Amino acid sequence: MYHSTLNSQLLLKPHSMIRYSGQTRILVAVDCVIFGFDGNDLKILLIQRGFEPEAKKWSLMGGFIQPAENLDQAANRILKQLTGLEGVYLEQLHVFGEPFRDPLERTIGVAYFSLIDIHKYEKQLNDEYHAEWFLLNDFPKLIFDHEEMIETAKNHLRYKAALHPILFELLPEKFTIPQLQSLYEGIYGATFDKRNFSRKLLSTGLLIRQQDKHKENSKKGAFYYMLNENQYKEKFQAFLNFIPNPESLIF
Amino acid sequence: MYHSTLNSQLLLKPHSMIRYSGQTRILVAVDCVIFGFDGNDLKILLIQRGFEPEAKKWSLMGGFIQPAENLDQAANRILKQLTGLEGVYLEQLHVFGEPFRDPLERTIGVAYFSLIDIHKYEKQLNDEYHAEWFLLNDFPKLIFDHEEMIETAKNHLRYKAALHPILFELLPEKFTIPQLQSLYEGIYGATFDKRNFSRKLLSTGLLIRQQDKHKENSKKGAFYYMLNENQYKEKFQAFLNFIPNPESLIF
DNA sequence: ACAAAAGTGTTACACGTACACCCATGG
DNA sequence: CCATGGGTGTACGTGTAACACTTTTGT
Repeated sequence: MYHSTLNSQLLLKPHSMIRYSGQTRILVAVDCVIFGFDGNDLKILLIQRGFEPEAKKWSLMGGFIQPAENLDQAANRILKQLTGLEGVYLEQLHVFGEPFRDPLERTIGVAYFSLIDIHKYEKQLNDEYHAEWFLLNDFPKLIFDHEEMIETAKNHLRYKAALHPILFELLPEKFTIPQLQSLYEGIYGATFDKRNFSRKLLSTGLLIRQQDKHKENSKKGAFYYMLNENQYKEKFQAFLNFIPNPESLIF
Repeated sequence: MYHSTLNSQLLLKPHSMIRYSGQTRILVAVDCVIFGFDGNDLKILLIQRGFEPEAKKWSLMGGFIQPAENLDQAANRILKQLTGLEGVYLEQLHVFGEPFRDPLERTIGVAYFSLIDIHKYEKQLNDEYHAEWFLLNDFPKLIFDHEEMIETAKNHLRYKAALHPILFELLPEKFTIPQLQSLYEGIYGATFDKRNFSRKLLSTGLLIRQQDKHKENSKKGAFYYMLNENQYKEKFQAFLNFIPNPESLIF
């Protein structure tokens, strides 16, 4: 129902079937940029097409939206098909609409942004899927504009993680402060003072120290922490400063 | 070129016309949420359809994307058709994709977010357009999910203006600090201390004081300022705190 | 002369940052 | 007993917030 100067007119069809006439209808795809963290490095999940054409080319996990679903539902469906995971952090990122981004046929690409706990991800054994984690700084050439989508997602991650406690979505339920710090350091390509880092994090009231320790990385062992879920929900949208000198960050 | 489990297959047509088969193609519309500031209140620009059906119903400015244009181009074209303005601040906001958001036919709605200097806007006299500024807090019922788009845009404006110097896009080339402050106060529904406010703004180095004064609002008159364009471009993406107590803001 | 808005300075406090040493333990 | 990573405290500087009076000038 748009304006006639915008080339939209209504066409009355038989059996009261009304549609917009004179407009082009195009495909709408959802593509998911899925981040994971293995304790040392940030990674993204890519799939390899197992059949012709474009076989062996890597791409983001994507699919076309179905008639009865909305965009979030499509993204969740696609994520579940690839990873088997449900209820993970998923957020609409940006829409890509260059006319020839898909050379076969015009397709609008709605990019989604997802953070998952890499340890929860169990590779779905499926002849059709060839999904693999790649280092965020070293992944193969991708189809279409998927590399641009990843670039946008990377910037979004850096932007949002500076203000909001989203990085916990990448960590297991129990994690240590050194793990958390190395995640932040990886994302910003910087090193932070550990005394200031842990004081800042603990002052948010988001973390609850556990009794037990993680002892893989040191002899002394590092205390596990878990999220305080109430605080987490409450402060998820608030502005918090998680990194030093945020003013100097340019995105 | 998506995965076969996602119901995508390639169909080879005659004369080497390849398309994805088994997928539904849908309309893609762009809808612009256009903000303006008249010196006292935040406003949005709405149009009234001038013809049946849905005549007299108010809506955001929107239109379908054309075969040869990308999304940004479509939004700019639509904005120009309505306001005659070019080169204004325009940013993709969010995509709305509920299956029945347009009851006539499935349509994806890409919402754009625009800030314009209300004084530059000259109503295009056009029998087909009925565009009008409405108070952001008091506008008529809109078609489809356009009210939700405005709500999203309002939140985005509050979010972004707290960190980045975007509100200058709403002001004329020459403006005063009291005008700027009343704009911030309107957006956050709060009152700020004028001494702290002007010190904070001036410390960014974004403002250049002019010789002349604006004398409509007071006998003493308020100095005009203009943007330091170099600083503006440089600091546009940086994190700056424009409002007191941002941590307490929940979006 | 007075009303009405513009402009400005100081102080207290909170927060951010820089910095160095001890702890616990497995080998 | 020592090497390794984990954990903590303090002093200083910067930035933020609270606060009140003077200036200008049209009427």
